Formats: sequence, structure tokens, C-alpha cells
Amino acid sequence: MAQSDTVTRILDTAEALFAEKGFAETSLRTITGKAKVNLAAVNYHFGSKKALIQAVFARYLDPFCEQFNNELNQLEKRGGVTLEELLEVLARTTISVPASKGSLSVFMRLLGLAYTQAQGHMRRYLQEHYGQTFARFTQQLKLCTPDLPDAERFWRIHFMLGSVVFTMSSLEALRDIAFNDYDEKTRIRDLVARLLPVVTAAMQAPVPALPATGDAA
Amino acid sequence: MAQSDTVTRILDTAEALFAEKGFAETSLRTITGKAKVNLAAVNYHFGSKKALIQAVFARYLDPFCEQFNNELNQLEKRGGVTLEELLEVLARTTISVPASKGSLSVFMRLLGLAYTQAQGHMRRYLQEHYGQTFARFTQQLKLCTPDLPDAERFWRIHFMLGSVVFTMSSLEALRDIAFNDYDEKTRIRDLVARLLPVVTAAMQAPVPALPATGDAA
DNA sequence: TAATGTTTTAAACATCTGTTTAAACATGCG
DNA sequence: CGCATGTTTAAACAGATGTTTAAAACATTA
Repeated sequence: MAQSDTVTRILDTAEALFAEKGFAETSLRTITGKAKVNLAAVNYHFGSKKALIQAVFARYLDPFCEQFNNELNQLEKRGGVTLEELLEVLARTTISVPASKGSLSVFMRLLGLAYTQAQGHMRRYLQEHYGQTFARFTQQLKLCTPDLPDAERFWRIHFMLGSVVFTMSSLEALRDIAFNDYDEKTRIRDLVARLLPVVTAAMQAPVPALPATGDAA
Repeated sequence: MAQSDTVTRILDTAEALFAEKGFAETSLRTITGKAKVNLAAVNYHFGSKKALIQAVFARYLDPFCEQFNNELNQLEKRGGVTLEELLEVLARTTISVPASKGSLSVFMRLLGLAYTQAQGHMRRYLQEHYGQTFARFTQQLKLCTPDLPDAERFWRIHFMLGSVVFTMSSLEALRDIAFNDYDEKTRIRDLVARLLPVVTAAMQAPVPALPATGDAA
């Protein structure tokens, strides 16, 4: 057995609880209680609560990055990739990878939390461990959008990241509203399908002229 | 004096600390300590920590909604409003209102936190107190985008909300990166200028065909 | 079987949390 | 002045938190 049952149960439970209530709001006692595991098990197996949080992310992101890197290899070899293609590959990888384990929305919610709360510590971890894959993606994106100034592209990437992370992490609540108001049983796949043309159009929007600096006046 | 100095000092300090570290991660002792105010002052003046959080939001949102409602009155009276105009009004109001007090990015970060963490309780508060203004906005938006199916518009609104909230709430970090990598001293006004065409294009993107349901197979 | 290494357990630790209390203080009014 | 009102203060409360400990239970191998 590669990993003890205790470790997996802790990871599963922590993942669900973190996504539901946030990191600080979820105590080790809640996790270990629900996982039917001794309180000390977390510190024994992971070292600290912080390390447990990172382990939850690694379990998602490691396989994702592996597959996404494979996809990027093919795209780089082929060349002449269009924006639609690149985004489609990203979407497909995102959907396919965590299908084995729990749901994608759980992880997206975690990603959103990592960026907004727990300032720094998680962000740094993500940057250190997965920054290189992200850099490869932005490199490809640059080839797809040669007319975009670097700074403009940088900001738009984060606009789009915001759309994805925010909607995915608020998914349950939004899905309920959509169902009540529009009879819409939105699945993750539908959401991704809706996101693709929006993100594409956003990346291709005209570049604005920035307002003049008002310092002098 | 309309409001005791203590109340204001608590609000100012709490606002800054909440934005910096999140709600759960900010203790009343940290707030009152930094505000040079007795610990019991929070419970005396606001009743509870929860009520303090809501008060921080109200101080921003009440004047914002008042001005935005005025703008909406004019737009409704005039009629024939374009998407660009509506979004421009929203952006202008957002920029102008909190200029008196602290920075806009602080509040945006708070808004992001309210949506992601502290599940429910804050969301319900925002809906109850400011839902009507939001409804008026979406009503105007519907007039600007008559070809968009209601469900599609609903999701796109939240895509855009995600872009704004996410980038604004990560503003300091992103600004640092942008400055290091592109010599970009991004001001809030610049960010809004960058957001406007992106959001406009996103709302006008072609409507996708949703994937068929895979239930049967 | 005996010895060794790993995992689990229950208890305690020290610290921090939001909230409450009761006394002290200030301030304005009749 | 006396009294009442609103505010501040220091202390205590009751409980929750992450982490550590040392003994017990288990598993593995010699």
C-alpha cells in the first residue's frame, strides 16, 4: 500500500471541509473527527496544518500539471496554435484530470481561497511548485496574441483567471440561483462551454488608451 | 460629533485588517490593539464581530448605492442606453465614491472575501441590503443586451464580477509583479480602463451551443 | 518468538478566541 | 450639587485552537 488509509481519509475530509468553509474556519478537530482519525494524526503524517493544506493542493495539481505539460509539449512541437485551440486544451485538461477524484468545483473553490485568503503563504507555494508550467502556458498564449502588449496580456490573464476561479468557487450558490430563475441545470461542462467564447473574446478585445497621469495637476 | 472617535477608529482599522488577512484570521484583539481602543469597545458599539464586519461593508456600500441609484434614475429616464454607457457609469461610480475614504482596492478585496469565505452569512446580508440596486442594474443590462438568453447573461455577469473582484482583491500582489516585469505602475484608474473593453467584449461574445447531456450513454 | 520500526491513541499543553462583567470615568441636565 | 447617561477600562470567563508527549497497539522482519 503506497499510502496509509489514514492519510487518504484525512486528505479527502480536509479537502471537502476546506472548500466548504475555508482554511482558517476548519479546525483539525473537525477534520480528524469527521475522518474518524486521531487528532494527532495530522501532525504526525503531515507535520502541521499548513503542510496539510499544501498536500491537498498537491494531490490535485500534480497530476494536472503532468497532463497539461504533455499537452503543451505537443502544441509546442506542432506550432501555429490558435488562441481557441490553446484555451480549448486548457479547458479539456482541467475537466479531464480531477474527474477520477472528487469534483472539479471543489478544487476551483480551493484555488480561489488560496488566492484570496491565507495571503502569501499559499500563493508562494503555488508559484514555486507550479510556476514553470504556468510560464509555459503564458509563453504559448503570447504566440497566440502577438498584437497584445505584454502588460495588457498580463492583466487579461488575471481577468480571465478571476472569471474562472470566482464562478467555479461560487458554483453551488450560483447554480441554485440559475436553476430557480432560469430552470438551468448547469453542469461543469456547460460552464466551461460558456466560458470559452467569453474568455476568447475578452483576450481579443481592443486595447484601450490609458488615462493620462493626474499627478501634475 | 455624529459618531464617536472610537467607532471610526475601529471601522478604519478593521477594514484594513480584514482586507489584509481575512475575517476569521483577524482577531478583535488585533483590531482593538492597533486602533488603540479597549477590547470590549467592539462588542459595546457593534454588538458582535459579525455585526462589525457588516458595518464595515455598509460604510462603503451605502454611499455607493445611493449614487449608483441616482445614476440609474437618469439612465432609466433617458432610455436607449448602450452597453458601453452602462458599464462606463458603473465604473465611474465605483471609482468616484470611495475616493473620500481609503482605497477602492481595499473594498474590492473585502467584496471578494465576502463572496468566497464566510460562506452564506455575508452573502445573505449583501443580497438583503443591496439586492434591489443590483436588480435595477441587471434590468438595464438586459435592455442593452437583448439578444442574450437570460441564463447566458446571468453567467456572464458573474464572469465579469469575478474578473473585477479577483483582480482588485489581488491588486497589490499583481501590481508588484506587473511593475517588476513590465515597468507598469498600474493605478486603479488604469485597471478600470483596461477592464472596460474586456468586459464589453465578453458580454458581446457569441453564444455557444451547450454540449449534449451525457446521461443516457 | 523476539526485536524493531511504524502508527495510533488519549491526555495534556500553552495559547488564543469572542464575549461578558462590574467597576471607573466622563459629561450634560435639572 | 446630585444624578443619570453614555462610554471606557481591566479583568475574568468559557471554550476552541494547533501542537506535543509518552505510552500503547500494531506490523514487519530477523
